[in-house]
Amino acid sequence: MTMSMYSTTDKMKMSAPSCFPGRYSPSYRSSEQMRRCMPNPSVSKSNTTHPSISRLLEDASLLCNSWSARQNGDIFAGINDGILSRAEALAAVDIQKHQAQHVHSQMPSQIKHDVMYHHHTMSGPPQRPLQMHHSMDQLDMLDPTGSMTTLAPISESPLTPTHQHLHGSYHSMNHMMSHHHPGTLSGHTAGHHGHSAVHHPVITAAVAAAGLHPDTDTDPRELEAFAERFKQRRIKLGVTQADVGKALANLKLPGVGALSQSTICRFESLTLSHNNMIALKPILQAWLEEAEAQAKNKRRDPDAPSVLPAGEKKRTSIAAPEKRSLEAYFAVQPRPSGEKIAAIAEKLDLKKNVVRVWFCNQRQKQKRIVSSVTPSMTGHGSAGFGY
DNA sequence: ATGCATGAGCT
DNA sequence: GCTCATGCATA
Repeated sequence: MTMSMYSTTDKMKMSAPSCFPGRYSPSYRSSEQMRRCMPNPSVSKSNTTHPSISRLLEDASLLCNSWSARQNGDIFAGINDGILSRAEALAAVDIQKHQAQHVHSQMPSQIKHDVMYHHHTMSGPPQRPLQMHHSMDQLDMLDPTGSMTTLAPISESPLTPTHQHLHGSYHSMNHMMSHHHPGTLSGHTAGHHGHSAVHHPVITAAVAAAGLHPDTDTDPRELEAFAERFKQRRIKLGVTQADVGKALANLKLPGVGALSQSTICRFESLTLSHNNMIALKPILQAWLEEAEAQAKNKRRDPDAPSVLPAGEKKRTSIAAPEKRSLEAYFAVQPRPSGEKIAAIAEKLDLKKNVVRVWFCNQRQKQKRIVSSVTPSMTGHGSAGFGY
């Protein structure tokens, strides 16, 4: 039963071409999907990483978004080569660690492959400078929203003890590859600046030309900060995560449909993949701005799809005069027929359903009152009916 | 907030 | 078979 209920919904959503502005397709999917669906050609990239070390990188969970070395071969070849060699060295190290950890870290089956960011992550001191390979891989990531961003991650790579700990478990899973631990992202720490692709003059120029803000949009630290801000402002607006998810559909952004509460929650808690975070950020940012704008000018186009929850889950309030009339009717006939209800509704200028519900509630109320007075009557059919 | 599941596109 | 984004259901 339950299954059929949601399976339907699921299927509908799932079957819809997730790449396009389908009503069901929320947004972008994996980086691969993103690439494929990417409406913005300028953002395309490939995930071609040197096959040889690709694997290592994955295992090392060092992958991040990256630009294809091949694709940008001419320009970035040198960079990538350097990164690659470093990556290999790191990967080797990581793999050793992983192997050791694997033994006991073999989680049940699936390890939260979703988890990617951790607050602590960004706070610690950079410990693994080499993680830059991430930056390499980041090459393949694009911003689905077209706001591409990234060339490379920039973060300093602080692996807090806690983080490392987590890292261990992540490493044991293959999912990690796509995860960009903020902390593990490129390590362009004080001493690594030169290695960050983002800082490469050519890249920087390209990014600037594209009007992108890789640093801002891709930096894990920025994402983390945004997620936090987002949450606070959302709460301030009195909007729930579920509300946001639904409201996204009203945003009418091409290719952006509704999202679930789960996803919004994960975004706020940074438990989405780096690519996913980057893909969602602009969308949520757009919602936030629109929502705050609408909240400001209380009533703006009543017709314009509100991005704010129809907060008016309004419970109808019946004015005193009408209420008196209803009570009068109720005294005579607690269970009026549909016709009668319609007549009453018309007379009082209320919606029929409102009147119907009022009578229902009234009977229930009466029942409570009666039972509280005469406990013996409780639970009997007579309750709520004529008396 | 999160475990478990689904389904798409890759490899 | 795998990764990844996402959702449902539930703790």
